[in-house]
Amino acid sequence: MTEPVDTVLVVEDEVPMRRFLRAALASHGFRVAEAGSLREAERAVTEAPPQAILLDLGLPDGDGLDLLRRVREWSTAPVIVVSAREREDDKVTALDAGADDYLTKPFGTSELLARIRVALRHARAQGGSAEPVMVIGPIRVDHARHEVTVGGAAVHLTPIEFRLLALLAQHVGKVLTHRQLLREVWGPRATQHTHYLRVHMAALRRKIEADPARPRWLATEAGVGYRLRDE
Amino acid sequence: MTEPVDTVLVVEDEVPMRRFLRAALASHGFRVAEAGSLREAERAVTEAPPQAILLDLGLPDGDGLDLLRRVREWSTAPVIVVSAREREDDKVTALDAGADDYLTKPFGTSELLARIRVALRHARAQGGSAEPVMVIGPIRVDHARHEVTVGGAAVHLTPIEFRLLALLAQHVGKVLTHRQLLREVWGPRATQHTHYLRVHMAALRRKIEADPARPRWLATEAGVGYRLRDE
DNA sequence: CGCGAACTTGACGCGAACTTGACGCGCGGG
DNA sequence: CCCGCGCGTCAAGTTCGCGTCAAGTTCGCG
Repeated sequence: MTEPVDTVLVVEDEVPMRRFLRAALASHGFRVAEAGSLREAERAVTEAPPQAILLDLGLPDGDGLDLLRRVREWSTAPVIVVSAREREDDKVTALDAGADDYLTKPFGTSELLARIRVALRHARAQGGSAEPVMVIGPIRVDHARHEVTVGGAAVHLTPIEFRLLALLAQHVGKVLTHRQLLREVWGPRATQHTHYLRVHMAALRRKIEADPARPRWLATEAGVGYRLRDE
Repeated sequence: MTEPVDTVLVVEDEVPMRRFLRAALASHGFRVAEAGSLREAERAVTEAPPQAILLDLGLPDGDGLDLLRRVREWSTAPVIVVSAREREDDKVTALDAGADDYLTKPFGTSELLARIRVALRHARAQGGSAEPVMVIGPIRVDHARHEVTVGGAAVHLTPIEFRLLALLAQHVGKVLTHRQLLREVWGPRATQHTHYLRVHMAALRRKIEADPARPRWLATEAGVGYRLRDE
């Protein structure tokens, strides 16, 4: 049971800032991965998922929030946004998009480190580690490509179907309640429309089950929710 | 089965600030509990555990960090520190003491609310406070998977049976009265239908007892309630 | 402006789960 | 000794949740 070294991905285009962050993190025992653009960041995050992400919003090739949202589809790894923008709107947007914290430049090293510790504490308590590609039996969910295959054959899923499957895959074996699924996919105001689930789960079964009437993978727990069998 | 309203405990001694916070929170659908001192806060937190805590550090009767540490010993409820002190040391100390976020006054309403949403999101993702899996003799109750096994074999329980068993398992060895069981499973309006219990307990025994006529685990305390033996 | 994909909404049948009532048993007290 | 009470059992009867289908409705795109 040796303490694993956490790696932090730094997404930042300005070189001096990047060097500063690298030094601060490395000197406190973190492994540091770096990306100077969205493209690089996306590659880094899928190829070697880090334990935490420091994300600068002012990137040359696009909005950092896009990356954030993309990552949030399959990973719960903590993301701390580091930005020069200190308008409240920016903060709210980022936090609601899935960021775990928002730090405005300039900031102190020790505060940054403390907030990283908080983020890692949360991630550890929660446990679930996520891979960009998940395999359950014959079902393969590739988040980077946004693609699902069953037994090697590509399957087209609608946005809602994809999100449902992704959520279930993220918690293989566990039951997700109606409420949880509805909140994640349709938003907090739709937690009683359980009929949505019936319709879309049926559609999902038609696409990923050999015999949709006798589901082998997508199990329903009557009165509770749905579950993706692991086995 | 109604949508639960999250309650936020505001620990703050200055009245105007408290009123401001109360207004901001209440108008966004939160229930608000208030405390003006450490003493009050401690009482509030143990008597009616809130889903999140807003903690001001400058309290008249002691350091807010003491409260934080005390609470952290038994609860993981998110704590957001709200303080006028903006020295980095203060932030680091609070965060390392278990705070989930640190906001310096003055701050905007919308940012505060966004950060509360983040905190609640974390708390929810982390799941209930209960142990995920309980073991009583050969009986295994796995909450996350919503699955019960007896001697290794999976047993299918109906929703009501599952909730009954889960309740009893949560208090192994202790007697749960008819009233308690009925209230938890059927709601407060059904506390006199003790016949429900007889029927469903019988069904439960058929599924988890080797000899349902001579129950080894699910004991009945005549005139009082039921109990799950801890051997 | 029209088309198609995706989503919402409603109706319906089926089976599981729950409720309800009748009955028998053991036990303790009148 | 018999009666009442609480419990377990069983078998109806009824409700409820789920899956299915199909008819709207919305929305983006050509």
